[in-house]
Amino acid sequence: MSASTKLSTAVKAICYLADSYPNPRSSSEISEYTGINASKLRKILSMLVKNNIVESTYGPTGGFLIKKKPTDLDLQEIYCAIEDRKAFHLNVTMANDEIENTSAKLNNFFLDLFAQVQLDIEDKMRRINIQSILNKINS
Amino acid sequence: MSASTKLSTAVKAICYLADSYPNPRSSSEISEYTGINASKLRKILSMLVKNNIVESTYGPTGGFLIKKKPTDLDLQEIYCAIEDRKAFHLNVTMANDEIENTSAKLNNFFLDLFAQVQLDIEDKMRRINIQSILNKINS
DNA sequence: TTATTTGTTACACTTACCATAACAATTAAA
DNA sequence: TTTAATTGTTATGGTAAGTGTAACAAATAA
Repeated sequence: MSASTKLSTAVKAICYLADSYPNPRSSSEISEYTGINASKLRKILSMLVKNNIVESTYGPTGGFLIKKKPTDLDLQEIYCAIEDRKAFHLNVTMANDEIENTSAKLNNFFLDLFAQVQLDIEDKMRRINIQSILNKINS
Repeated sequence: MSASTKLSTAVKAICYLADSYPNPRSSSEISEYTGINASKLRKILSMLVKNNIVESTYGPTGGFLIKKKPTDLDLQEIYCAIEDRKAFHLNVTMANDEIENTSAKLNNFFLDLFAQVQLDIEDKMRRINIQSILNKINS
């Protein structure tokens, strides 16, 4: 599952939980609403639980509940919670030891460039919070 | 092959061709220098040929020759030549027709966001030309 | 005790990726 | 004309990644 797909899946679930607050929603309810497989949703939601963005309760009447206020929750925080790797699939072919030095320097050049792009993306995501998304989709 | 890997591969080959100018280099020579498979190089170089960034000649003494001046060739032009799709793997789960309207709106939100990110990346690449890369790796 | 839910693992299937090989088309040189 | 070398394109086998789903233990309300 790509980082961007995971992010949009997480945000869809979170928006639904924000609208449902304070009623918890089960993974199958969220699945019905979003069209995303319940098992896949649980995988992503469990990461949000570990990062204190969502809380969960077991058993009947259980489910998931949003824990942070929509105004205090931005895309960058969600992205960090669900994604270990730092980049949006920006890879460079690594040189092995026998390659000319110039190729190694070019690899470093691209690693730096892609790292910078990554920082730009993170900065952009940090400026978007869930409340602003809710406002946009409810208008 | 990811877009970022293709781009770095293309730039490595182009930098080598720029240094070799006006002598053409065969795909096996470029392969030896860069450590990238010759067949893969030919695939990428043929796209650069079609976009008038590189020219090629068949037969013995043939090979690839850079066609544009390093100061007139930026990363964005190279990226467009080798990559059809517009995005850096930024995908959103598409809603099918039965999904609630809110989910569709969220999809559009993410498509817009990722398109904006794409524009930012392209803008950044447009500001980097081959000559500046050559300066950097030769210093 | 029972039923329901989360959280995690597993699995079969498909798709993508990767490195390389193979070969026709082309062309310089012998 | 023949030969050898090169590009451009297609094919291939093997590996990794993605996908959707199932299964099940742990937890918990009724």
